[in-house]
Amino acid sequence: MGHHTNDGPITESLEDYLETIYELIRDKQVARVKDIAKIRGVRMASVSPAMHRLRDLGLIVYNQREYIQLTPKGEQVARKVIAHHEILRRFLRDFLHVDKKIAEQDACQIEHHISDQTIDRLVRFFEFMDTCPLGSQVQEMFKNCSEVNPELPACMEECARYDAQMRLEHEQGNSLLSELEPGEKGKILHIKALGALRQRLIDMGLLPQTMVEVERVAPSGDPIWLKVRGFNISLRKQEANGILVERQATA
Amino acid sequence: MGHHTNDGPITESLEDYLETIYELIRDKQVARVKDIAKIRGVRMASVSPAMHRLRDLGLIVYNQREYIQLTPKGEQVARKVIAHHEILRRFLRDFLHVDKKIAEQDACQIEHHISDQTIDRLVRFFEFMDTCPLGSQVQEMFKNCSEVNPELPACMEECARYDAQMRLEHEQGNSLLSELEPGEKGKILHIKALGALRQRLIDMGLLPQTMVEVERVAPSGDPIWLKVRGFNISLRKQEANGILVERQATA
DNA sequence: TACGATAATTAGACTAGTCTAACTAGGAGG
DNA sequence: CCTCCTAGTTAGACTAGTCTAATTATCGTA
Repeated sequence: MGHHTNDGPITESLEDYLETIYELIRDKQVARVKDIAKIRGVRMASVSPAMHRLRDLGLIVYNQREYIQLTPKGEQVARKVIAHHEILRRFLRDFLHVDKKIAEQDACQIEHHISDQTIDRLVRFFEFMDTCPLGSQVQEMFKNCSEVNPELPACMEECARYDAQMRLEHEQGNSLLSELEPGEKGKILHIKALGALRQRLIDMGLLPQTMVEVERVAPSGDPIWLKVRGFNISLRKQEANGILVERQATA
Repeated sequence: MGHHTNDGPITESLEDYLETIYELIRDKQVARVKDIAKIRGVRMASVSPAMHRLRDLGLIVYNQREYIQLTPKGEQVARKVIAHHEILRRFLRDFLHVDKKIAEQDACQIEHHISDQTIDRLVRFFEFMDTCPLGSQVQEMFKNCSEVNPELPACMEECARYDAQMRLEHEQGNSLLSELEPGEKGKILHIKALGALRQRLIDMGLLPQTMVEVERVAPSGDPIWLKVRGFNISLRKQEANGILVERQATA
């Protein structure tokens, strides 16, 4: 009873162990070192010392070679981690339409690094989407845009009321990055490119709302030198064609 | 030239160092060990070996005691990390309305653990919100619900067209968790509680869409025992009052 | 009862990342 | 020219988490 439970920090790894223990007890009544090792993809030799740490933190009841039990405190921590996991997975899978497996992986990583406030906002977001008719409408439209047909400019065909003509107007009033002259600035509105090209552009930091400035264009118009976020990068014309920008006044 | 650049994994910490170097070069032209240490909040003695690792990975050009330069490959990695950071921060801050500082911290953590696919979906999400008029409408309404007045049942007052009456109907057709009888099941629709109580309920895993079953209610109606996700938890009546549920048929 | 299989633990090595403390290189001023 | 200051490095310790290999405990059964 005087066994002062060390209040040190619970690491990411220990949180994962707790989560695994919780799920094992829930699904199979008991949690054993072997099963934990299997689920977490590590050796039993790694689990043993982790259990000692959890025991020292007062999160599990553990006598060597016996079944592992959660203390109330351990149960509480596990439940919290699982709640974070759950809401993240739901957001990624059901709202952003990330593939099931990837959503699971991402949720598993992110759950350890996300603040309570952000979790709360996600919950509010779901509550909003469930309550407000606009919410489900938007969700439906976004789904059609992003998921059903990710390899086509989907909105042209799928999104009913607004989207087709809106996107058209959007394009009409604006330019492709490849059309800007040296010295002109623009704000990125939309990455039209798809697949690997799209990925490349995103990884170069060419995100919607980002400001770009054309520094120089090769005579043939092919390599185009840009300034983005204070750094210079060069694009092939084909790449620049995949980006819709809004021209900015050159001061 | 035969200096085969080791293709080992780039750790989270190394990514952060690269990001810092990128930003220093962008903002101050040069990156020095001292400044990196200061920004990252570590000692210079920790930076030195990290620079050696980055150099061995072919990501920076570094001769001891001289300025640090990014190689093209290093620049590319840094740009990608920064792009992830940027889009996450924007999502957290501008869409979920997480406090600026917390959004920054979360983005900084999550950027290392998020898949390319999820990033792509976030970009699509922003593109959608910017293009579709419904998008900005929803954004506006959600903002009023979650941010402007987080301490009140905001939607009752702020959200114009739909929300007030919708939320009312929502409540009318359904029950509070405290109203369920032992043996009854319900699906959580909404956490009405606010502040610390709300946080507690979320941390217990009582999220929207979660199924709960009332196991037992104390005679006075005060502690209520629930089954959630296969585990038992108990709630004070006050806590159970903060949860709106939809009664489920008891099979 | 003893044996073999299975489960769990321990010992010892390794990596990554941090720290403190001691040392070194290089420049500016007296 | 020497000295001192600053920036940077190195040495050595520590933590957390993993591994392999060897050891120990337990249980069921012949």
